[in-house]
Amino acid sequence: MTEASTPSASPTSPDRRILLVDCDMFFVQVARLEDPEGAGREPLLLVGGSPTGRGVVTSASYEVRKFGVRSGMPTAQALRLCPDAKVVGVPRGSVSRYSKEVRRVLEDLSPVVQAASVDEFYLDLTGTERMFHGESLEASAWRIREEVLEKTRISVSIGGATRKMLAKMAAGRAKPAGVFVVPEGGEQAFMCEFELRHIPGVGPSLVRALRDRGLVRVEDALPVEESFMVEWFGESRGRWLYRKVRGLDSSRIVHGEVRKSVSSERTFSRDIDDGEALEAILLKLTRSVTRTLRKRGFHGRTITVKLRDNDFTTRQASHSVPEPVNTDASVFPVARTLLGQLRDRRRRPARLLGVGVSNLSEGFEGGQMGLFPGTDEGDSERDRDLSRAVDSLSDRFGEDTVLPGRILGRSVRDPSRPDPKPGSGPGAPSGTGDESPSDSKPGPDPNSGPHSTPDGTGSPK
DNA sequence: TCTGGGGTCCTAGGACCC
DNA sequence: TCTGGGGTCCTAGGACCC
Repeated sequence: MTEASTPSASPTSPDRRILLVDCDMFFVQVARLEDPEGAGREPLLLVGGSPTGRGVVTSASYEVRKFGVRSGMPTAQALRLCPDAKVVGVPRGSVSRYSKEVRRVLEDLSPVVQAASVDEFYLDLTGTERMFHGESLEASAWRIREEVLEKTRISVSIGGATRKMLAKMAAGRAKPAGVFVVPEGGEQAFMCEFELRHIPGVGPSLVRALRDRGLVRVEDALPVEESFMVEWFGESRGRWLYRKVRGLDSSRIVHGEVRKSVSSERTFSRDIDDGEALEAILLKLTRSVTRTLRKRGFHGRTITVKLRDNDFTTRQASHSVPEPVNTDASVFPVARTLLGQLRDRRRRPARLLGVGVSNLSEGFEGGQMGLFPGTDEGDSERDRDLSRAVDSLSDRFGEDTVLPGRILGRSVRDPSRPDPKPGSGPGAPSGTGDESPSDSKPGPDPNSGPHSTPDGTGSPK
C-alpha cells in the first residue's frame, strides 16, 4: 500500500519487468504431496478446519470451490455446501518447507526475489534482457513456471507487468497453472476490465464507501478527480486509490524480507473465563513467541496482548519496555499485567488469546545488551541462559516439556501506573501482592526488570 | 453458519520536547 | 498568561492480505 513515493516520478518511470509467482492452492498442493495415498487421491479436498470445531477454510481444491466454498469461510459452512469434501489439518511445517524450496529455485532464476507471503513471490527481472537473450517476459514466466514445477513439484501461476500491482492482478488471470502478462502500454485497458473490489488493498469497507458513491467498476472511478478522492477517503487513501485506478504503482520490489513483529494466538475450543487458565495459556504463547524471536536473532520492545471476548469483541493492550528483550522472563510479566488490564476493563469469557512482540531490532544477542550489566534493563544474563537451556530441551523433547513455572509466580507492576504501591489498585490483579520472596535470588532483581518506566525515558537511542 | 492465524500499514489523540 | 508549531514516541483500533 505504501508507495516508495516520489509521487511525480512514476508516470514516466522506465519499463520494468515484474512477475508475481503465486502457488496454486498452495496448502492443498502441499497436503497432497505429503500424503499421496490419502489427500493425494481426494479431489474434494479442504485444508483447514482445526480440531476445535471453530476453524475456517485455509485452502480448498478447485473442485470444492465449484460448490461455492471460499477460504476464510467457517469449515462447518463449507461442509454444508460440499458435504463430501474431505477435511485435513494445515500441514504447517511442510508448508514453510515447500515455500522455502520454491523461493530457493526462484532466487536462482531472478536477481531480486521478494516473498510477499508463504505462497507469493515478486520477481524483478528489470535489466535482465541481455542475460536472457531478449526473451519476452511471458517466455521467461513460462520457463520459470516449468522449472519450479520440476524442482519442487509445486505448480504456480505467474502474472507479469510493468508494475507490482498489475503483476498481481495478472496472476489472478493466469490461474490455474498458467501465465498472463499485461502488455506494455495496455495497463489502463487492463485495469478497466476489473471492478474496484479486485484492486489489492480495496477491501469490504472501502468497497462499501465506493458503492455508496455509485462507483463499482474501475471505469466508474476514472472520471473522479483526485481532490474528490482525497475529500472522501482522506489524503493518503484518496491519493492511493486515484493512482491505483490508473494502474500506477511505484512500489519497489525489495529483496528478502524485513520482519516487523512476531506473534502467536489461539482460539479456544470453548470460551475460557478462568484467570489462571488464561495465564497458563498466555505463558505458552509467550514461550512460542520468544522462541521465534531468539531463533531469528530478534529482540523487541513492544509487547501486545490480544483478547477476543465471547461476543467477538477484540481488544488489545500494549506496553513498550525501555530495552529490547526476547526472554520469557522479560516478556511474560508484562504480558500478564496487560492481560489483567484487559480483563479488568471488560470481563467476558475469552474466545481467543494472543501475544505479540513488535518494535524489533536485530542482533543484540550478547552484544549491546552487555553494555548494561547489572542494571535492571533488558534481559538479564540469567534470563538468557535459562532461555537457551529451555530452547535446547524443547528442541530435543518437544515444546511442552519444559515450562519454567517460577515465571508464573512472578509479578510485575502495572505498566500504566507510574508509581506502584504494593497491594494497591484494582488495576493489576496479577500485579501486586503475590510476590514470593523465596523465588528471588541475590543480584539484580528480575522482578524490577525491564517492564516499567511508562514515561519511556529510558528508551534506547 | 458464527467468524483461524500469521502478518502489514494507517489513523488519531495525547505526551513530551524544542 | 496567552499563545505557537513541528517532530517523535506511545497506545488503541481498524482495514486489509494470504
